[in-house]
Amino acid sequence: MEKHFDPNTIETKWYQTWENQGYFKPQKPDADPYSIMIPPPNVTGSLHMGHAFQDTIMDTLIRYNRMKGNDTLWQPGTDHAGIATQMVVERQLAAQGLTRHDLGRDKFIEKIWEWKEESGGTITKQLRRMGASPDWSRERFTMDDGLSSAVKEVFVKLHEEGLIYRGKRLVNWDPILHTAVSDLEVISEEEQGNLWHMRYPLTDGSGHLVVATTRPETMLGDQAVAVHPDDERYQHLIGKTITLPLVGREIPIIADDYVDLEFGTGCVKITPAHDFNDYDMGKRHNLPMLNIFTIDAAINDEAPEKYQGLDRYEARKQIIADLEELSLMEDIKPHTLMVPRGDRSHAVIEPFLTDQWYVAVEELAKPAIDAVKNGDIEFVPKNWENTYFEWMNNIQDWCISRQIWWGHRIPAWYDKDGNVYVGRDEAEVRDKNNLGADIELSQDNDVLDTWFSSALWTFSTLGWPQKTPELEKFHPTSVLVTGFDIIFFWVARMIMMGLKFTGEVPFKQIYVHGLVRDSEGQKMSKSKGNVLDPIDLIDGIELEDLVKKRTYGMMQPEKAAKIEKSTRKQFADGIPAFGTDAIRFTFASLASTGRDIRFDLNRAEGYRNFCNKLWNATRYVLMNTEGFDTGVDESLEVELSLADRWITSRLQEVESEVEKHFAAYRFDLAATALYEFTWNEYCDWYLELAKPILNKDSSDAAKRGTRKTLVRVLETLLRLLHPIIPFITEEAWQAVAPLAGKSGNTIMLEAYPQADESKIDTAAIAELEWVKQFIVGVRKIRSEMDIAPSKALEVLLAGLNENDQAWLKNNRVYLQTLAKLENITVLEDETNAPESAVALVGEMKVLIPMAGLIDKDAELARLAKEMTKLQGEIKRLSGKLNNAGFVAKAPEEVVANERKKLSDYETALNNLEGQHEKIQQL
RNA sequence: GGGUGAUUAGCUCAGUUGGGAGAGCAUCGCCCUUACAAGGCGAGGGUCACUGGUUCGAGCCCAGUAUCACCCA
Repeated sequence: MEKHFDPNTIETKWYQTWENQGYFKPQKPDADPYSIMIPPPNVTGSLHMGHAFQDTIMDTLIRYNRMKGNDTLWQPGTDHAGIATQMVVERQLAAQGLTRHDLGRDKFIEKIWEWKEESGGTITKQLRRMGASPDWSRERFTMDDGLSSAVKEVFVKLHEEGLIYRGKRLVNWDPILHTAVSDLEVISEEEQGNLWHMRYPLTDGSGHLVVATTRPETMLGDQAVAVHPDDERYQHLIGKTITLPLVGREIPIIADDYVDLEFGTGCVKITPAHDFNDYDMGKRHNLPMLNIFTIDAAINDEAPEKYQGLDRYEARKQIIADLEELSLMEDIKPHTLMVPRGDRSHAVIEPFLTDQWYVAVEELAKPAIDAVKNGDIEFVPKNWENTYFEWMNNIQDWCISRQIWWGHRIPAWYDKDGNVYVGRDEAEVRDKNNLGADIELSQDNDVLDTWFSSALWTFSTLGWPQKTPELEKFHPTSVLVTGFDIIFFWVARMIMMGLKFTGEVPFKQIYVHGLVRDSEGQKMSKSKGNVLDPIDLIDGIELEDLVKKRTYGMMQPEKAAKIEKSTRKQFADGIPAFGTDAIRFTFASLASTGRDIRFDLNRAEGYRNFCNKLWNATRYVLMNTEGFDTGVDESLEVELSLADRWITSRLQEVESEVEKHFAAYRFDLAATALYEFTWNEYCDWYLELAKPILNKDSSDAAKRGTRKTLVRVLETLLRLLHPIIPFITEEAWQAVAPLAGKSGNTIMLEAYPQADESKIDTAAIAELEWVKQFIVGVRKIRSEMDIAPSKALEVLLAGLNENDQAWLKNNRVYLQTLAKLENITVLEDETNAPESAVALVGEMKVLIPMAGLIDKDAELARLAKEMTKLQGEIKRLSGKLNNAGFVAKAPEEVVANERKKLSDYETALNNLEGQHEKIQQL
């Protein structure tokens, strides 16, 4: 292995090998299946931090299960992302001064396909850089032929059952995109506006009433004024009419208990065609639905001529001015209101009356609710189930038609009389309905909501409606890994469609992860200028390039200066290259359940250092084992040292810990357990303990034992780490595996380590604990007393029990090397010991003679500090034990444990007090 | 207005049958000891948001309050 750890070279090398060798494909036809469907990213999109996080989790699960011997499929693919993709291409046309209408439907769609070919590979390339291991040979796109026929099949069947219908309803209309959007695609945000109080004169001339509205322009479509039936102020007006100002229409005053007595004046103007609540009220009272807007949200010719053609906000100004002129504007009060905007266009959404296609979801929702209730599908963490139920219980019919061009065109045809025929294609429609060639048919111009095709993703990618072997084997999938933001868009709809069309749940578990935020907890967004590109973290980026990237092509260019400034401040030296493994480890260790994660570069740096540590530890092991006998020949005698037995024991414990954490989707805890074992135990202690055995004249069997353990524990550790950090572990494993008697081609397909309880040697763990205490005790004195690390020390021991004597005999070499000791002498009689600093190992005293090394006052201070600590503990424990309630009610085990601790502390304090006194007398 | 989650060391976060407050980073001291200075060895640092309750015992359970975030209306 290279002396220097350079992630880039090993990453590209290994990824190509893996993919070329076909390692990502399902390998074990006879084994149990494990499958995950990737949430398909936008085909023309690029990888953001959320993807990188999610993909790390999925790839870790996939690699883990593949190594565990399952027949493992990670299904990749991309989504056509109707509106989003169409918008990108429309923007490109706009730059040339063109609209999609200038091109026409076919030409425009052709342009989008061109754009898809051009930019479609970006995100899959980036996925590869992340080390993701999906079966690329099975890559799918939501507009592939196979998936498109699944879409038609589902549409036709639902229509046959009456679960898809066409209707004129009030929808969320995006006046910029000229399409309906679903409730979920509308984001309501608080904005400052006004509450206009307008006078509506009574037709009989007996006065006026005052209505309050946030949208004065909609008055052109008013069909009534409503008051609360119990409102005493207006009882006498119910049943009368008013004459609508500026329009002259006579409209009734009605009573409806929807009206809020407290809001505004208690009188509400009713515009059934332009407000969802008014729409319902209009239906209750049989009011006419008068649409006053064009598809651009300008005033149409239903309104008085004066206002026709005005944009809604122009019309508002004019209407306010006109009312003021007529003295009909009573009051204008500032008011905070919720403004609905389209999540793509950011345009203010207009409730608008149009013909649309709907899915009747109530019947589909019931089994979908049951599947979660009865445990067929399990959310991780569980609390998301509440959110799911809340939404599913209040679910509204799903508007699935979109007035755009990019997507699955609705398989419905119309004849000249407006009759609708649904079928898989025109031929089928003609055939089924006996429509001769002379009858002209035209296909519906609308396309389906993108989420309609992604709702079928788990089974359409496996070949449904055909009964393919893949569908048979890999459906239902094992787990869905997703963010909470698309539980309703996608997850719920997949469950409904999956149950309906395959008769089984689409996945058994749903792992819901949090959002990736910046280190301040802010959402990452282009407009905030705090976006990090995962690829930049892997490869590094110069400050100037980062600034350019963050300020280029902004929607609000005025923010650029501020963003540049904060970027220069936060990343004065740019971003260093951390490598894929470090970024993956960072994501894994931040992936605790149930909360968003703040991405902190400092953590990434820490885990890059971890990779470096692993690299160097491997190099050290190789230096000491390559070309030596590592015990591959099992017939040769092997002697295992205390350290060998200890690290092997600890390895088993870590293995079962990691297994437990993976089963619970606690990637953070798994990562931490592996980090700590690798660094704090294997590197800091075991490698150091192995040195004296390899360097001093121990027996061949002992050296063989230690080399064998060195290599085998490392080889196992690499396999344990592989699902999280695939590249460095593969590179290291290639060199280490043969020395451990392994002959596979790739770590990817090796077995995941499993704990062997019989290898846990508790005696070795206890003995090594003693060794560590001894060494740490000496190191502390050395450090606190400012003794040079290079100075070898003389130590004296007193108060040894049998264990101490035996363990000292076994472990002199460890103690001398790791604590840098010149000599260890056991005192028969402590009374003639020279003045010394003392460390306690249980009841044994480790004495370091002070002469010429240690200052008397310093040692007294050190002892006093230790004593204070002990006194505090003793006070706390004896207080507890003197509490009759505690002794009587706490479990015996707990009480015994506390007694033991108290007595240990008392002995220790006693020893230190004696020592303190002795030194003081000098 | 309804719901969910959060509040633990300077920062980012762990801490599930309630029983001695932890990690990484940052800080301080010593050390270039031939795997690693992206390192080694040590050290300091917290009324676990607040108030009350349950309990022999609460970071953990219950009730309430505050602040923040998100979802829904």
